[in-house]
Amino acid sequence: STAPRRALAAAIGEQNRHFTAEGLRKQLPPSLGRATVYRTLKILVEAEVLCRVLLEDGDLHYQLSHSGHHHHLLCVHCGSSQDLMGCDIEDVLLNTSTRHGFELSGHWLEVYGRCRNCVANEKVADPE
Amino acid sequence: STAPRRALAAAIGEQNRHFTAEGLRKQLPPSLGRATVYRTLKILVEAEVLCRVLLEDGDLHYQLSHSGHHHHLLCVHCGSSQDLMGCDIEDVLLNTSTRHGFELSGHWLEVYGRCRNCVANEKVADPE
DNA sequence: GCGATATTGCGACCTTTTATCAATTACGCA
DNA sequence: TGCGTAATTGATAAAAGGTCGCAATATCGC
Repeated sequence: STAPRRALAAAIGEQNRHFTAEGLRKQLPPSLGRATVYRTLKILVEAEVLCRVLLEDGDLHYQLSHSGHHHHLLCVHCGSSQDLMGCDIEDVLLNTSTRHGFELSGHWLEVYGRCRNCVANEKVADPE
Repeated sequence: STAPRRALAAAIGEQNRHFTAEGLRKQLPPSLGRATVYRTLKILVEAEVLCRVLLEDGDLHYQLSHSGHHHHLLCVHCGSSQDLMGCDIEDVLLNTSTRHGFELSGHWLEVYGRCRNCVANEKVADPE
């Protein structure tokens, strides 16, 4: 509804890549309590405003999210990410699960690599 | 090479489902130092004897692993898991990534649901 | 304004994990 | 068999990440 949440919302809006709870907190006035940051993040995840992103090393980050189920293409070089809506992975999973007598209820997928920009820049910098 | 590692190896062999570092430690004599458990787990993951498993709530567990890339069908009911080798998810991911100009380097996938046994038992217990 | 209600900030605390470091152990080799 | 080197261990401390309880505070309807 209110004041520190506006600060949080503004700070989140300024992020141009996925971020951690602690990282976000460091960009805010220290008067904003730690618990508030965590509480608000949790609320925003439940409201599907943010989603949680798992990095390759197991680190948990957050980012603004499309609502609904989707996955991320995470660039391991620049840290950017693209949302991946309506891909055909669900179908494959469903088939595979069924073949194993497994009743699918959910999944977690993160995809790592290099985004178009980073691939292009690398080709320029290192033309080998 | 040696003594507390044998104890650890034995304890890991006795697990019939995925486990956490702390859970494992509780099953070992307290004389076995905490650091040793974590160090050994890390070594075993790097050696691909164990792999890390991400639960739906974000909890990190371990389990004995086939070496090489694979995924898990995790039963959210009984906690069992099946390894999924040689599925066709990789192809789908590669196609999708390429379409986005994304150079795929890796991914993390966990699949949640109910295993064959739990589905069967549930049908018996609750025939609705 | 007023009061009920929700939210905040603080601090303590918990869990999980890592770092440090001296003491211990394993192992190859004479 | 005994020794020395090198790796491994256990204890402790402490970092990192997150939660909890609670008194103080702010919000919002009226």
